[in-house]
Amino acid sequence: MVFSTSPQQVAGPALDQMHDAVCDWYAAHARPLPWRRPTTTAWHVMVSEIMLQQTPVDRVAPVYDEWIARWPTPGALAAVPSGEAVRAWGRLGYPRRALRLHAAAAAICERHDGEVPSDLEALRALPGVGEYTAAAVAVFAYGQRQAVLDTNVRRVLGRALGGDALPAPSLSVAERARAKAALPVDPAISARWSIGLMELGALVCTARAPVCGGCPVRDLCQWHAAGRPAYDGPARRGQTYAGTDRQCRGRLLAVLRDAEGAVPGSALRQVWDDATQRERALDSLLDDGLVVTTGADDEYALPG
DNA sequence: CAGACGTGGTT
DNA sequence: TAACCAAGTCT
Repeated sequence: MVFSTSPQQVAGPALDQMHDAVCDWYAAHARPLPWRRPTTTAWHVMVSEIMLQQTPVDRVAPVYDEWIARWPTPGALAAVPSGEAVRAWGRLGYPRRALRLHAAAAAICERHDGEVPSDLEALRALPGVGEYTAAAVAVFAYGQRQAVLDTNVRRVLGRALGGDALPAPSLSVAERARAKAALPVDPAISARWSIGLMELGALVCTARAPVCGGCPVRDLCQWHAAGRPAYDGPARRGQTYAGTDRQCRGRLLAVLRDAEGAVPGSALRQVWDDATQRERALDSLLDDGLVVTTGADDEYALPG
């Protein structure tokens, strides 16, 4: 064969034990999250996954409930102005996600007759849907056998299979291969394994203070066996926020979000002193389509 | 590939 | 308190 990249072999018997342990643990410990109800549709899964990108579960839950009640289908969301989506996004952060979700809803209506596609490639082609989210929808909504590599799963597999304290900054081809090789053969069990790994990473195998005492695969974990060595990879990028353009954009958009309709430029000038930075941030919001000018002099609004 | 992109809680 | 962390994507 041409590409004989042999992913580091994961021991068969131990792997089977790991599958059972994770699936059993999930059955006993899964949280009753809003997007895990029996009535959840593929669209609901997609909404939850976009909202959960870089955003904690506790903050997403209430907004998710509001969204699916208001826009239960892609068609319902596509029927309203994108500004409504941005407003309903509230303070979840990264508001471009609201815009992309709105655009994805429109694309689903146009290209897929209003049904969220189950095909990985079709999912990836939707705005705001990257490698992780496409796999998450394929697995959580459609029960497919795919590796779902979010930060939780990367950390759990990195520890259990690789003996590493934390995953590298970026996803490597070796990591993908390892995750794929570790997938249970049966699709239904594989889906259970994927969501179980994610839940395990969220509740037990956490970044800062992992609770190995409550871990179902502790005795099979390479990192634990090695004495939980500290992270030794490249420095993790820190993210400052105070005084940045991001904070400025957040302030400006909050004014628009909290207003009934359009607001005068003077209202925006009030929330940020540095005029140069404020203008730059406003321009970028206009470029992104998060804010529009109304046509009236010095007046702004969320996109109608 | 590095950097931009929100927001708030925890250590 | 500054830094880190939270179900990433896009350019």
